[in-house]
Amino acid sequence: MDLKGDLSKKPRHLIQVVGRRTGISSDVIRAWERRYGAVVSQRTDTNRRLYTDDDIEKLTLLKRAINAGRRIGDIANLSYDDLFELVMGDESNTARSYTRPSTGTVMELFDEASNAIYEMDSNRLDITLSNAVAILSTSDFLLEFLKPLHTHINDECSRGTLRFVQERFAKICLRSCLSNLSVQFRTSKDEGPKLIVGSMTSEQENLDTLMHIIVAQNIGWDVTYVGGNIPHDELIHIANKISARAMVLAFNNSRDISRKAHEIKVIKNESEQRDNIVLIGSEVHNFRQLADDVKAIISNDLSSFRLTMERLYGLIR
Amino acid sequence: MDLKGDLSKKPRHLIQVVGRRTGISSDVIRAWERRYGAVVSQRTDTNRRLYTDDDIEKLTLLKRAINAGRRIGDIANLSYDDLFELVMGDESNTARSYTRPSTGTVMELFDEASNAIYEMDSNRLDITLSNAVAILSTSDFLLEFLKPLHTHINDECSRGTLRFVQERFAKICLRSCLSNLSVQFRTSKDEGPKLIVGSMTSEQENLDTLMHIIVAQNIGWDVTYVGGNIPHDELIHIANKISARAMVLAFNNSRDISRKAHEIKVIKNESEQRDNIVLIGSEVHNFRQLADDVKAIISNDLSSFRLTMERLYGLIR
DNA sequence: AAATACTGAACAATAAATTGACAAATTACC
DNA sequence: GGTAATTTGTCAATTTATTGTTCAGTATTT
Repeated sequence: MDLKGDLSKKPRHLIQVVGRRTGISSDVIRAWERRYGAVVSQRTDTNRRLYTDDDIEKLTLLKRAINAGRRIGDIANLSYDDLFELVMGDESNTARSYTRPSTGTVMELFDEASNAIYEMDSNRLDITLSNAVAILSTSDFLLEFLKPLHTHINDECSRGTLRFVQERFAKICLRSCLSNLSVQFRTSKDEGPKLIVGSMTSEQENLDTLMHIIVAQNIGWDVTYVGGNIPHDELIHIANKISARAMVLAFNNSRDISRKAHEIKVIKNESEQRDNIVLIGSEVHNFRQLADDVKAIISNDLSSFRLTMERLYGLIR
Repeated sequence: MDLKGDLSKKPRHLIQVVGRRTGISSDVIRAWERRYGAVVSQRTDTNRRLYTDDDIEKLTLLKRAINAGRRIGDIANLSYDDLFELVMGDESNTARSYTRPSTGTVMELFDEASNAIYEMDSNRLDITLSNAVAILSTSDFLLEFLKPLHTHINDECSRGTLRFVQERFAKICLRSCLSNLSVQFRTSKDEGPKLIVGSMTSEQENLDTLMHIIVAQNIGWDVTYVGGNIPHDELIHIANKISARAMVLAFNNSRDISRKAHEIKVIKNESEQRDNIVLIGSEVHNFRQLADDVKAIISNDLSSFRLTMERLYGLIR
């Protein structure tokens, strides 16, 4: 099948469509063309700009480069391949934590989302979430937007400002957004080492776990998610069946600590790929000692999880 | 299965019908024909336009493309397949090329999905699901594909052919596919009457409920989904808060029938929009008597649910 | 007879292109 | 360290294209 056939070379996208797909406003696209010749599109007989798929991809790369701290004037006239290398380099270099001047917009998005949740307006919440995804890089979206929003929801709920039904509603919308993101990442990746994500009996599904999945996918892992409440022998079975290179277990419930500890040991012993077990979740501190014993890795938050998974990825490759 | 029978090739719809079915006014349909030759229909002996089912599908695609930011003049004379590819790309917000999988019957897709579940290959399962969405109409996808697949999973699981973890894995993928669909529908709709979907205490979330949501959205309802395990007073609160025109309650658990029956009555009495409560789910037969008493509507399956919701939609509009 | 459909023309609203200007932020320079 | 220059996103004004809608006059259906 020739996916890069005639169609992708054909100029057929209006500037409005390009704006929507890339998250760059049409004014900016035109300004970049005028000032730096970043992407010079074809025109129709009546002078309308028409962009190809390749144009869109270049614009997307430009945006990612800018998110990583580059300046448009410096990179606009690079070739696609050079740009690609640049972006890959920038994004893998996590040490550079660029402080975006537009922190104001993140706050506005946050307020908008928070209001939408209070009003239980699923439309508005969905749109706000997808705007946030478009504007921010994936890891910023998770670390600076979604994670804070999640804790905000939990706080408001325990304080009584949000009702139970509002909390549930919000979490379902967020879950849907996250699984959406996850599918998008999945299809763009070719092949990566397999990773199982799940949690044991008496552990429910959790939004934080989904965020960890996105992070792992972003690095290049091929994630298989099995949800919560999975008996440990089932986890062993799937790990062996798909020859997973690592397993992530989430703990957000403080019940049955000793049973879970025992089961982790069993998993460690009976899995064929026995080197890589990563423990995450709010209750993960209960397993410090155990982690040392069985050489499992503990991750307290998303950033350390990213580092851990990058390291493992490097070791395996 | 031959979903494209002879009937679909026969010109038999008056322009008025086409307008209603597609949501495009007849004036516009004529203008598109005159100016761009978008859909040129047959005529009767007396010069009346007669449209085929395929014509309607093309018009629907055109409308979706316009919703995504296209201009009619640029897309009117594209072939159905090119148009399809375009719309899929637009609606998924990526520059990736889509090709309509013309080969592959429903049965083959079903087998493919079933294998992917057995192998726990999330990639393959996702791709198969999105292919099925692509070649089938929404309601065919649900009725002829997803619903059977769901029961197939349950059967295999209770027979022991599928392990617990495989069932969970499969259901999480299906859930993700459904919520994905749901978001797509949401953003394309402008404004519709509000509908609450949820279920009461001791009722878990369920894939069937998600399918019902898609059906309702497809008709034009603006759905707010709040998940399972919601106390009845919370349901009342949200219904009043967003001025819902109807509420759908799902019952898939046979516990606490009498408590639930009582709570349904309370909801009926205390909600401001008290006319429209629809009960769905596998355990809904327990509420026959009650439904008569409080004038709630019972729907046993997706098709009858579609009819019910279409009728309500008509009444409200 | 009333409702619906057809044709062609005209109108109004929307969106895009062009150009120029402005303000906030960053960088260069003394 | 302070000032000037540069960068860059945004916006406004104007012109041109596009496109949904409406209207008038006529024909068909019920």
